[in-house]
Amino acid sequence: MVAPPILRLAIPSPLRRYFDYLPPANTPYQRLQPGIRLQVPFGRRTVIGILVTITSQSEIETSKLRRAQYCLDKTPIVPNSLLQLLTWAASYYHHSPGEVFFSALPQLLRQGKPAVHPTYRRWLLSSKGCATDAAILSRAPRQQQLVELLRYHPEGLTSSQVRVQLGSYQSSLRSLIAKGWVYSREKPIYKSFPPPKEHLKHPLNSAQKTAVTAVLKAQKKFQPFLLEGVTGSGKTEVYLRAIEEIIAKNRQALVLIPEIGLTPQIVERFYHYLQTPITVLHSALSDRERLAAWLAAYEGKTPVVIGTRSAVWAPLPQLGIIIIDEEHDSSFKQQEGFHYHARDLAIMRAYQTKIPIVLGSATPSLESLDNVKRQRYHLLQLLQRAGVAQTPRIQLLDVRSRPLESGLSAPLLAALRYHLGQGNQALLFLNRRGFAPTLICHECGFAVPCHRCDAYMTVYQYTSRLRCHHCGAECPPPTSCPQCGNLLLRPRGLGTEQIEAGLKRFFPEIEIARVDRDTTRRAGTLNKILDGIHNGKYRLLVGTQMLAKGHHYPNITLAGILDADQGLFGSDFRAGEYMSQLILQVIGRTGRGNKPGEVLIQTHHPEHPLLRALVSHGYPHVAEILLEERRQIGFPPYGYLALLRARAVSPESPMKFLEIARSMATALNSHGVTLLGPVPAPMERRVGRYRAQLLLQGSARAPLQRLLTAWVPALERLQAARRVRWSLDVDPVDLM
DNA sequence: AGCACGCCGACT
DNA sequence: GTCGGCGTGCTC
Repeated sequence: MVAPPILRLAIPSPLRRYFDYLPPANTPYQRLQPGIRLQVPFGRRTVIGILVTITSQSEIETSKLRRAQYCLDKTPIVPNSLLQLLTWAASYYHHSPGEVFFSALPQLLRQGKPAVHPTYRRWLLSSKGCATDAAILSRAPRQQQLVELLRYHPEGLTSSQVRVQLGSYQSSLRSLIAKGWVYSREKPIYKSFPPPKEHLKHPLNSAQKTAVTAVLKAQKKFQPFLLEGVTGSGKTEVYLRAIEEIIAKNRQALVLIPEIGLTPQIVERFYHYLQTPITVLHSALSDRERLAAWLAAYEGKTPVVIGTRSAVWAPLPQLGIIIIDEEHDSSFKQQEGFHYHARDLAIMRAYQTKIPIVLGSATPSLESLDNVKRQRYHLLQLLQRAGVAQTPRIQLLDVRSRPLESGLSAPLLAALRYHLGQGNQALLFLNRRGFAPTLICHECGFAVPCHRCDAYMTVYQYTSRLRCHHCGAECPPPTSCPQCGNLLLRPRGLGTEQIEAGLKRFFPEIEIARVDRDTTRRAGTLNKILDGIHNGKYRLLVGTQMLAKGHHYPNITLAGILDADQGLFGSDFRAGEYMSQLILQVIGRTGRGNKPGEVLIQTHHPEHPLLRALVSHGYPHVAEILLEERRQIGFPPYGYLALLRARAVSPESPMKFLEIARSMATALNSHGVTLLGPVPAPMERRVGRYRAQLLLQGSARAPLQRLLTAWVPALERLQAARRVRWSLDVDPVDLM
């Protein structure tokens, strides 16, 4: 008798292991292909698992294995190549395979819904309905209205469209269906694309040509490229040419873009250039749209997928090239739950698939620069700005002992007057939302704290509320100081709201756009504001990093950085890197077209080496300084980190748990790994939880991974682990 | 996580 | 007497 195969499944549970099952009864074995879903008993419940491998033996006694109930899919819903990536991700990040697999799937597939194109129902007037005179419905006015409405829409309307027009309509609709006047059609949900426009291919300059040629030469093998080029140097043109060639060979392209950069303009540009429908994947899709996009990608209905972080999981059986735009952007790192880095995963995916991958940036991450030095990545540089655009003039403004009005020094204000007077646009950057970061007592200096976090409440003047940026708590400002009873409490410090208010006073005749998370909370408002910037409605722009990222503004000739010092002495090891990248991005927003740009940077530390390097030598020099700092402390890219975080309501539990975790790691002979901590987190209390962390620093990936492989399962079994919520972050981007 | 079991306190 | 608090154990 032949032993039955054993099915190894990823099960949606936080447990860091796979679960083995016997095949379902009455199922031919050839249906058991990796990548299908099965319904299985799990403990006292029934869950859906994904078949990962089929083996012949299990660590569990065969007699103890339970039988899967049935297959949900006839064919795999996860292609082999993706299965391989997911398996690798679970082991590299030491995360539960179930959560890894299920976080990659569209919600509807997680729930066990069939993997078929979601449709929506449209109501249409039948020929009988068209032929009949609606006047005979005079005694049924609702039905009459409905008939008239549908007559105007020969292509049909959805239930929600009818509801918007007529409100309650269900009973009238039923009557009309009974009469045979109205019928319904199921239509697949697809984004319909307008006919593509004729596009002009700009001739490539020599650097672009070299880049495209190099990428295309590597078509059949794993080869990462770092495409370094300032804003406006034509990186996108390089992506498009490369993709065009690849998809012409019936292969697929995956394009990853930072969260904020995925605008309709980008999608349109790809669409009109490539003359082919594009699948778009981002967080704002509905569950059904996401399923439709997943299936479209899987079936190769569209050869190009553009998306944010989670699009790295798109099922692409014919993947031929991956592009990561703005590869240094930290939004590629998932910061909650399953901590993965989409850029790093994309590189692994390209490696597994044996295809080229292009990382594009004007300010590459230090990791990527180091990979170029070690000759793992091939560097492609686009040094000139396209067209006649000139590099902007950059100047540091020493604001020590200079009076600031609404955060603006006199020279910056004068520059604003000049540039606005010329009819141009100006941008002011401040990485702090709200009106002011604190409300303090004029008498005793007391600042209003958040009750759940070790942080102060931010002042919002328009709504006259206080809000905590860490937990979202909101309250009205106290009428008197809780400490001394004094009645005078004043906002202290600057936020974008206050800058906007100040600018309104200085430039009452000019429309101002404020772009931060507060003004763009509702879906679509960001695009609306961006349109207003494009068509020149707004000429003064104030905002946080949102404003700096990825958008193209034609007419900005002045950029002001209101406080460059924030990132200079930042609490985190990447603060300097992020600040430099951000400032350079702001600089990249100016001086497009044929107008020269000007950038003014306000600082209390004009002699700071990082700022000096930024102004006089540009990013490569800044990167050298930062890399040297990292080398000295053995941090990435010269060391590899993993961070164990713990949090709990009780102040002691996190530290206790981490102390035990540390001694366990020590006992495991952590050769090549240094343990740092545990220490309380930089903001110890957040949303009412106390937080602590233990940092592991490896001289290389291998010893760190070896330790984690032995250590993490032991942590899972630990008693003390139950009193805390803990998570492991491999390659953390910050230590907050 | 999600679910059940078990053992102690304040309710009708 | 029992409803329910959350500590503990278990999931192929």
